[in-house]
Amino acid sequence: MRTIGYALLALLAREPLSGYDIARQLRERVGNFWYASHSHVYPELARLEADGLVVHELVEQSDRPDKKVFAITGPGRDLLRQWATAPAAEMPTRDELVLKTYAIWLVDRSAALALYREHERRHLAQLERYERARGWMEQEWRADLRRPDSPHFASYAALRRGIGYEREYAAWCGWMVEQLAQEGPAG
Amino acid sequence: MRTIGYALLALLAREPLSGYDIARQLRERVGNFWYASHSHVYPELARLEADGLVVHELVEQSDRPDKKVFAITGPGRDLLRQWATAPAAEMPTRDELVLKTYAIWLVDRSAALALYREHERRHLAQLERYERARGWMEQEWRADLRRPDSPHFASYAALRRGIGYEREYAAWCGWMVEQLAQEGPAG
DNA sequence: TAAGTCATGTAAAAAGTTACATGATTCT
DNA sequence: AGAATCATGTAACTTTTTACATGACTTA
Repeated sequence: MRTIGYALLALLAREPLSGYDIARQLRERVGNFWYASHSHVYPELARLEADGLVVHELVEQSDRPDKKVFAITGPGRDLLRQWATAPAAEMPTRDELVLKTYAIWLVDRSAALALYREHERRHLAQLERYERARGWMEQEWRADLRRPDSPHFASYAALRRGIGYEREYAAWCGWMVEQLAQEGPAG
Repeated sequence: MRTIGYALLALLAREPLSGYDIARQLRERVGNFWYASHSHVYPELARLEADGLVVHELVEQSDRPDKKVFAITGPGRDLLRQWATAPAAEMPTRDELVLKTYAIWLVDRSAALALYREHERRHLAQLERYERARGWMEQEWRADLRRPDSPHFASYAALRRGIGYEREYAAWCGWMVEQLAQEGPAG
């Protein structure tokens, strides 16, 4: 099984969904750190069903196209549990901005400054979105956030990773700006 | 041009290298945030040479196989400068551990605890390696680290991103451990 | 003598992204 | 009237990773 399969199972463990709904959630990043396009979803759902990890039910609709609603099975849930507790393989990150940084000594300061200011802005904007979501969760899900057996806790935990990631990234960009803005020997 | 091409240019802008040397550096992560295997390097070098961005010189060796030493050209350097200051495309991160986190409410606490303790350990270990490198750089390259036109500054800056990344990741794992270790309602 | 490094490539397989394909309904 | 959403798929293309291929020399 590839990771995409577990991503679908993780979604379906919360509630039954159509392929379209799954694709939409995956497009908008599940837990802020996973995504896939719909062309990946439909074939994978078929595979999962062939393996008995999910089942579908045809739901007829009058105002919209009919849809297949998928639900996770007992074996699917078991497999998901097993996968979720196995340490993840190290996945070496690729970050283009850091690669650019490796060559930043070649360019003039003003151009470099603009680059890091732009990226700092991006990460601060994303951080703000996350912080808003966090505020909402802390109000709405108050009690659940102390319960590791609640899906709300899981969503909150993933969000906290996103917040930490963006905050640290923005801080690093800020440090770069500081370094580049300083009066220094040539450059 | 794909990013791999710029990665090669970024390396060659510092010093001439053979394909083998480039592959070795790329295997061990350039600036900690980029990598590639040697099967990617040789064809890309050929493409870069065809575009006039690099040139090679055959260096005959008696004790070892002969090698082609590549050097960046003027146009190569210009293109690299241009790329280095253009904002990077947003590259959505994929992180398997965060995806697992999204499903963590399904598993029992002890298994979850073990998972985050293991990942915390990994990131702390990487952080320690980075911190050692940092200490070394701050001693050896002292003066250069204030000069944005120095390649040493660029390496140091990339390393600082690595340090921030690992520190934040480890802290998040630590937070997860705290949450899961707490006496709470069921689980 | 077996494993590891230096050295350069090609080819096959897997994974991921983008485009193609269709069609009804609802919102602007 | 045109764009967007709901809905499900397939096909082509690009990218990335593994494996194949060869061969000399050095270290354990």
